[in-house]
Amino acid sequence: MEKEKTQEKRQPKYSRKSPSERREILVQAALNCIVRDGPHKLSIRQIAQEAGVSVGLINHHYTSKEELVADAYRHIAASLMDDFGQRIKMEGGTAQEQLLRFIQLSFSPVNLDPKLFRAWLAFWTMMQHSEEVSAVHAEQYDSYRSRLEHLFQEIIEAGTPLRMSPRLAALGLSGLLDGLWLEWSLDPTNFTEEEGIEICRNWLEMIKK
Amino acid sequence: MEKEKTQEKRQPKYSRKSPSERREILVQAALNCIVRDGPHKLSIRQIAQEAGVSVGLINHHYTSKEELVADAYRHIAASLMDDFGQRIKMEGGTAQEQLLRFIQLSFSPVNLDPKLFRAWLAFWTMMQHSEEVSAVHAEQYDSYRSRLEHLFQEIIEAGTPLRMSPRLAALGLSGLLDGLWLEWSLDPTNFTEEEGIEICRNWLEMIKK
DNA sequence: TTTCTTGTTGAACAGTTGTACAGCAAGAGA
DNA sequence: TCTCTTGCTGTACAACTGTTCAACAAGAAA
Repeated sequence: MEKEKTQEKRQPKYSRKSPSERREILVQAALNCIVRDGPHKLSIRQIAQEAGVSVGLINHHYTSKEELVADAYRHIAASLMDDFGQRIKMEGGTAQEQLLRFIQLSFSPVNLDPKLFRAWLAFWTMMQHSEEVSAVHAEQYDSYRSRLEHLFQEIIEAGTPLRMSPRLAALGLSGLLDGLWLEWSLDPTNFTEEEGIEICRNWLEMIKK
Repeated sequence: MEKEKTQEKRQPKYSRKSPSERREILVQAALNCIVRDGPHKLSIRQIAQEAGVSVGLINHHYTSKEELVADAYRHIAASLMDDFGQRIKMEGGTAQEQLLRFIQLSFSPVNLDPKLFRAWLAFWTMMQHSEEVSAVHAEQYDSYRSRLEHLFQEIIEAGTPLRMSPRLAALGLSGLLDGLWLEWSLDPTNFTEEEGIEICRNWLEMIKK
């Protein structure tokens, strides 16, 4: 009896974290859940279990489930873009080479992952009825596309005229990348990664005047 | 009292339909619900209310909600493709002209509709955990892409060589169309219909050798 | 008119959901 | 050691989910 009480005292049932630490843990747990089970199984209780905390904690740190998901969206989208950005800039090269590397990365297992698609499905669904999530999307997508646009601008400035404006070239490539990513995610047997890269590589070649 | 009873007799509470008629009504109601409220509000009770029937009826005609949704998916996807097909063939013309018309139709209000996107979001979500819905997708997407592929094949046979195989050309165009449709649906302020058409029209021009 | 088939009802069931909140307890500061 | 702040727990709640099924009744057939 005495012994048990002592053990309990020495092994706290839980450890207190600072709000930012706890939010980080909750965001990671939410991402794990979305990625594992998809949007329709995403519940406060699932997330709480994944994070190893009680149900109540989530509404202590976030006013609603949507707020947490929006935070998770921002987190994964930004870290993916950062990852892409770093890998591309690390190896340097011309704008043309960087775009090619961007395409190759888009068709690498990091990005071509059914789990990742499930996460985006959840975000798109929540965008339909959450201003918060919509704002995060607009913010992330803008940065994504302006990055592409800037690279096409560089190509033109380097002396290679294009058949269309950098804006349309970027819109086209992002559409192509997203569309092929979508179709591959819905059914990976549709085409291979190599075919995907081949199609996008052609876009890069063909838009040169 | 006597009068009331007579009225009740003459105005039945409901009318009995043949299974096929009722299924048609249920499918339409399900589509209305998906399109109006999106995937996360799609429930048996909502569909039943929309169809003006009781909750129990749905499980009388379908063994599960998923079966009904799969039926609804097949219905809307097939009718959209039929609509496209008819409009394209009606005006005839070369394969090149038909493809251009396909692109224009893709960026017309019929297809560029946030409501339609909500429906597809629901289907994609259900594909993640329903063999039934997945099968319908595979079936519909195959017919969609093979239609495009066939038109590119015609172009080649008409004497215009392409920079890539009909398969890759079709994959590319469908990726482009789907990707731009996706991005427009997520945020219609991204680009205009004209810009979308312009991008796809360029694909048609550029792939010629 | 009566019978009979079967499409239809609506309550009941056993779950699930997000959120609120009274109270517990971790662990820093005194 | 004790106090006190506040991160955290877990129950309670009201509303919802898909599915089942005994009972009802529409309307064709006899």
